[in-house]
Amino acid sequence: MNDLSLTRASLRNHLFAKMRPDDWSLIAPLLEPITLKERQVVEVPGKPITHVYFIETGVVSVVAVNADDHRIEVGVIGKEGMTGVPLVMGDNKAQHSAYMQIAGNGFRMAATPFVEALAKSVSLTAVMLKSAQAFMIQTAHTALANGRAKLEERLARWLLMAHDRMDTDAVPLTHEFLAVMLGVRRAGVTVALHSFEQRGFIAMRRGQLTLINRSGIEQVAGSFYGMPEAELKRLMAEVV
Amino acid sequence: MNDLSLTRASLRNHLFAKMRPDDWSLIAPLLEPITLKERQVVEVPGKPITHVYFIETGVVSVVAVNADDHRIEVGVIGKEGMTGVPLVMGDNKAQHSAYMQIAGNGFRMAATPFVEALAKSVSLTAVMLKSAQAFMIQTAHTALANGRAKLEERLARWLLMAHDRMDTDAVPLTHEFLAVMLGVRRAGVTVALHSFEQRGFIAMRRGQLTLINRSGIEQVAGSFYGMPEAELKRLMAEVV
DNA sequence: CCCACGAGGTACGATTTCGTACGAAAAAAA
DNA sequence: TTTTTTTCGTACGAAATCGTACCTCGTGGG
Repeated sequence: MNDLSLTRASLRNHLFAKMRPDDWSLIAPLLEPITLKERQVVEVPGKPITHVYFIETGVVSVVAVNADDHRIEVGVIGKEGMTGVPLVMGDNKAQHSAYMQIAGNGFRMAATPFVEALAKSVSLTAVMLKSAQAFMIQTAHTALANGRAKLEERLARWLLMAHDRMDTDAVPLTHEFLAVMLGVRRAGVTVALHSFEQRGFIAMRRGQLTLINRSGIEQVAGSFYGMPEAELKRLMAEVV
Repeated sequence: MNDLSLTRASLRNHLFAKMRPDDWSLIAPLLEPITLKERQVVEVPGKPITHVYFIETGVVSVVAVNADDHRIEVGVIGKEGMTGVPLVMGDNKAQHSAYMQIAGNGFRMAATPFVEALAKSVSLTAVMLKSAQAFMIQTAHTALANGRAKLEERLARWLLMAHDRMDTDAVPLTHEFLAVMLGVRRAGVTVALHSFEQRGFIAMRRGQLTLINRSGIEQVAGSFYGMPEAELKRLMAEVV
């Protein structure tokens, strides 16, 4: 990474943009550009976090797992954020499984220098804490949706959250993976997506679906979508 | 609050115990002892957080609400923690509704001096961050339970989490309130509790239920209970 | 070009939970 | 004590979702 001050403006990760120049120069030399393939694992539950990943493109799924192997997605991360929230909180253990749900690229940084950088800079820490807070809000609303929303609402919510983090309208995912994230049957996802398709909200192809009418999907998601997104915006605006 | 160094040992809040002496002396003079009545509101969603509450006894429900007034509990707080997590993250807006689900008492501290104290002490911040992390873990597992567990499992989980934070086995709550927290029908809670009673796990009276066989309830909750609790223990042990 | 396999479409009964409602019982208020 | 309110017990059909299974179809590899 040479001449980082020049490249920064061309980066897509929102956290980079929110860092003060001196914080950026603290971080930048340690960033390692990385291609993030589909299903690439970035955190293993119970294991130490080795790197934080600043996402430029693509979507990370953060999936909580329990002892009986019940699992469900508790949040997604894209260009607005980074993985490795526990490190910001002073913990180095990965609670959840985290992997690329939609391939992309980004930068990663080893955990140790990252924590050291946090220790050196309050302002950098402030940015990271806001980002972590935004993720917490997202998780809380996932809990709300999981408990109160119907399958269609949850599916719509997920599509919107993914879409927010993508540059294209095409979501390259099988029904099976959507089902895993939502913790529902694959067949249930298929039926719901069909309903979306018939209403003209999406188009489907094998292993891919394309958003055609986003506002239609927003209507389906209703109030289960939007709050965390607005809060993210607010939190990121607060940082100077 | 006079002679706080003497009283500290007699306090029940785990965070107090984990603070370094100098951090404690930073905090202690600003603590205001407070009785926390049933249903007493400590945070209003969307409003600024005015105080953080360190719980000594009793249980706080943290409830996420969306625009359509769908609501569900995303976490509980007792003697292991405090309310006002967003303040630790550099935000002063309450995301969720928070109120006493089970009456008790504790100490509160105004938000401004609390934030100032955090700014003054890295070690104090470290304790608070660990506590916040523990709460995040709890919320993530609530999301998991909401999405994958059955009513009985979730109810059992809730009872165990409440019990962990109480000194007695008697939970002074109506079925109605349990239903609100879990986001299910009151009638569903009644039926489930009956099943628990018939299996000898609890005894019921109007507005109150008593745990008789905790391990029975633990078996019902299965793997939906335990991980966040173990993590809390670990995180708090880490703090020196 | 064909085959094997993964993905999707669909079906069916079983389960879980819902929405609602109504009466009984207990506690609180009068 | 009597009345009122709250809480609980229970029931019913409806809706949502499940678990499972089986078949079809598209696509990439052989």
